[in-house]
Amino acid sequence: MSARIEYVEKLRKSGLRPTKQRLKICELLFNSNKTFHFTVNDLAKMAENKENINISLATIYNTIHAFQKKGYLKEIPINSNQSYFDTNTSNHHHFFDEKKGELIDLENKDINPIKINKKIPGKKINSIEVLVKIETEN
Amino acid sequence: MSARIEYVEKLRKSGLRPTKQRLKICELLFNSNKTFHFTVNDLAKMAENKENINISLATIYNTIHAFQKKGYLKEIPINSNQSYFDTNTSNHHHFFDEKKGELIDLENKDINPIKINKKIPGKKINSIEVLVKIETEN
DNA sequence: ATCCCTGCAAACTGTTTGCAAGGCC
DNA sequence: GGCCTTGCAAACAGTTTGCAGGGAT
Repeated sequence: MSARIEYVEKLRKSGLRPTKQRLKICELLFNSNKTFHFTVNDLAKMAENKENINISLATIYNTIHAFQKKGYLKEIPINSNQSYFDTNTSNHHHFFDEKKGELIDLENKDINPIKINKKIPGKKINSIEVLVKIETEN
Repeated sequence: MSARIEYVEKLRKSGLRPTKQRLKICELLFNSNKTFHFTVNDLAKMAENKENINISLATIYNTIHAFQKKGYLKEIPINSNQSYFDTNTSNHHHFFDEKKGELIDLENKDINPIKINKKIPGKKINSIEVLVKIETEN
């Protein structure tokens, strides 16, 4: 539960002007101590439902990408038709239920360390992403 | 290097009529003993370059999806703006160079077995996909 | 006052769909 | 001939972009 003033700080520090829309998005994303996953569409709907202001899609994309660049959000690598984002920016993986489009965190402690025994000449590893696809048991 | 007649067989067995277009696509995909990765666009261009016939995009999508359903192709889970497919249908993972859109196989033998120590109640695991993002070393 | 930001709509990209004409069995 | 397949174009969804007006500093 951060106060509005913290968000103003956060934005300022990042070179982003604290506009109504951005503060609103901060509240929606960071006002809980629980992290969560969302699509741009989800976020747009969340914004609509909260009385106050309407935020255009363009602004949402703009803001999300700015936050991502600043490291406040991580995009989750799923090949779905839409992009998923995660307010949990720590190093972790995911379960994904394709049928329901539902994501669940897979903490690092719940998976054994991954060792890649192959080096691609001239390339360095940026990240290792594990996606565990699941479905409802019969 | 399979002969045309093998493809006819393969298609027939799968309940797919061996049309000119599908045979062409078979040749493009399976005529080498090396497996490879491609996007639908790649495949369309490959088809164009080979004199003979033109294959419409709709037909390519149609055929690719049919082949995927039959297990002749696997879609590679990357969150790119386009879908990648793999003629290597065995169990393996991938390196991905985002900047170049380039995929490289990561054989099972080159990665230690992955153990997930978390069970999601009521869900079963369908697949575990590892994507290793790489970039050119400076 | 300056420059950044927003909102709208139009543009774009990859993919899917509807339907008439054509090809395989 | 019957039915599946193709090809075209239009439809679609998510995302991006251009630009004029509005807002933060």
